Amino acid sequence: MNKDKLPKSFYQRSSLEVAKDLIGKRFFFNGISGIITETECYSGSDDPASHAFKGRTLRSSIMFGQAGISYVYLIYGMYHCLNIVTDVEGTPGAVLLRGLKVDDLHLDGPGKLCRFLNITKEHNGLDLSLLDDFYCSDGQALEYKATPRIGIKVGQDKLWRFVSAIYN
DNA sequence: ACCCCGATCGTA
DNA sequence: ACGATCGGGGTT
Repeated sequence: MNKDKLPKSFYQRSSLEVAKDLIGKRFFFNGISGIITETECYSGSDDPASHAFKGRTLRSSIMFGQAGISYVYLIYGMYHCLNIVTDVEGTPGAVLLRGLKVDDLHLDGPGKLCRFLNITKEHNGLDLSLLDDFYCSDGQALEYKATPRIGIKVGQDKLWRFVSAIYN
């Protein structure tokens, strides 16, 4: 049990704030941990790149739900992406974990991150504010820069990708 | 029942 | 810069 585990209230804010604040935090999964070095935020009807842009669908409804819940989906038929749901219930939002520094290894990319940690769709819908082997904890405040998000064709005007300065 | 394409990655 | 890859979300 870790007393530094980030509480539900941490995630219960706008995805923009949470995405920035997660840089430098420590992420734990299945006995492995690392420093979060890169995130992206996704919101709702104001964000055409978001899965929640068109409203609730079977897949996106999780983004409208409780903060602190994992949202894992498959992309390009072969890679998984891990997000953490943000904002209050009814307001869609999520933060994509794109980079993690595990010891000397830098996992740069959401697919690589999930592949290394063996995170799959089985880990969708889990509560990071409750579990003891799937959560974030306090870390160090890190400098970061904001850039457009990667791999999207819309919403490129928004600088919603956050990359730590020293690890990238 | 099926079509289409993607919040990627690795190699060139 | 670009092609491989294919599961499954969204719609019929």
